[in-house]
Amino acid sequence: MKKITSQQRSPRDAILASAIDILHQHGAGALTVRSVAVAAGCSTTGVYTWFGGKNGLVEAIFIDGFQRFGAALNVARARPPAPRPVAGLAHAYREWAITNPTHYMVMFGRAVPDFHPSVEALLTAHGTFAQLVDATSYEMSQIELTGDPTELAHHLWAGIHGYVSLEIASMDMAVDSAHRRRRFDNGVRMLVRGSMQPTMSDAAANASDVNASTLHS
Amino acid sequence: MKKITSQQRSPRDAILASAIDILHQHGAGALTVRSVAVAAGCSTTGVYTWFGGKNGLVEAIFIDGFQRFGAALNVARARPPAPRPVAGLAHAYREWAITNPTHYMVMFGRAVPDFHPSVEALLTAHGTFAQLVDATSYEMSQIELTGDPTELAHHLWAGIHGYVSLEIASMDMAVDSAHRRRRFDNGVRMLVRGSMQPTMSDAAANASDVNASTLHS
DNA sequence: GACAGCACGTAACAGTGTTACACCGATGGG
DNA sequence: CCCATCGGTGTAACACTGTTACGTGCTGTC
Repeated sequence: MKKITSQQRSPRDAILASAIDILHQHGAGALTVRSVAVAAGCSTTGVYTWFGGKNGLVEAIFIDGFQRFGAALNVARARPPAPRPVAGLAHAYREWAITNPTHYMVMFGRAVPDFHPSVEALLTAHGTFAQLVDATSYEMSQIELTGDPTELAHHLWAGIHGYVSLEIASMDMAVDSAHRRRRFDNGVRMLVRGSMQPTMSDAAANASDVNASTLHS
Repeated sequence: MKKITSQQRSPRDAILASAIDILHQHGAGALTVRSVAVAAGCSTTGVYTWFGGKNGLVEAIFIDGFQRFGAALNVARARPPAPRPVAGLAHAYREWAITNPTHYMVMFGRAVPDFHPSVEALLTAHGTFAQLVDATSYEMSQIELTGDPTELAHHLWAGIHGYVSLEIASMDMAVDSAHRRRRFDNGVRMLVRGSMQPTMSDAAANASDVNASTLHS
């Protein structure tokens, strides 16, 4: 009576694996309690006993996504110990996102209506963001740049996420995939250049000393 | 028997206005054919006679959103004829997005599952993007910067969208709204600085001359 | 061996998008 | 003037969704 799918792990892991599989293959619209149940080889009640409902299941998908995402960024960061790790990290970021677009949109884009991540889930996301902060801090130290690494990492994160998000939503008017990659690489280069300039260290300074009144000049 | 709500316009406009109202007030999860019908004072069939179904209704919301969004950017662009209009345009961009977060997520974030904008809808979005291209092209001419304005505008758009998207999704770890605005203003400044440097005009050059092999150095 | 607790499945509930069908009012041809 | 046509409308039904009440069986404990 053992199920061959999801190789005899715990029922919770089997359900979660089936849910992620459905999300990747058929999108968030097909992520149904019943479809997950039949794919995992159990009844709909199983989703409620192990996750409390669809919301809990989506939250588990959210957390699992950030764990996989963080692991992918980690191997990209550890593989070549580059003195300027941000560009490589950005490349791995985009690679994971466009390989798992539906998962990425569940994590960042509210692809499942009426789902809001809990504090625990947001802490997992924060842990993944910490990797980008570390890489940014290291790259700042390499070029002797002072400032708040967290604020600067957020700037890089926002830029990278913007590129990836528009690309996933098909909102970029790119001609082909090669154009998209060239555009992204060039964008990361401009992003790093604008925020990491030793001669303009105030760029990465704490945001509290920014005079907002000079915006519209 | 006349309905007071949506002041006696055509049934199509009344339904669309009610749908946008529900979207703004209760989110994409509450955007239901039945709820829209009762708010517009008609039956569920009315949505099908005027929009062909929920997909057509969401597409109308999508197009209407880009029209409102483009109008908001247009007034911000025309109000003070600044020599450097990009920063002001970015401010208006964020202002509209955080004022209409659910509408913005329907337009950019796939907030309604199984909805994909048609070619006509994407053309409307492209028309809105053209405003940012115009402002970028003008600002480039002001500082005598050569290059492809479309590619550079896309870079600015991606960065701005990244900030706004993370903020709407509550994925930024900001302490308060003042912190968010200061961070955004500083981010736009870094964004413009990295991409618009007269001494480094290759930043805005056509992406075709970018050597991608130098990424991981 | 009896009991408690837990996971599980069946069946039902309300609510969703969608559609078949009947109605009704206006429009136009005879 | 009468009647057919046709488009907008509402009612009711379909399949499907998330959710839950309830009964069943299995496991561990005294």
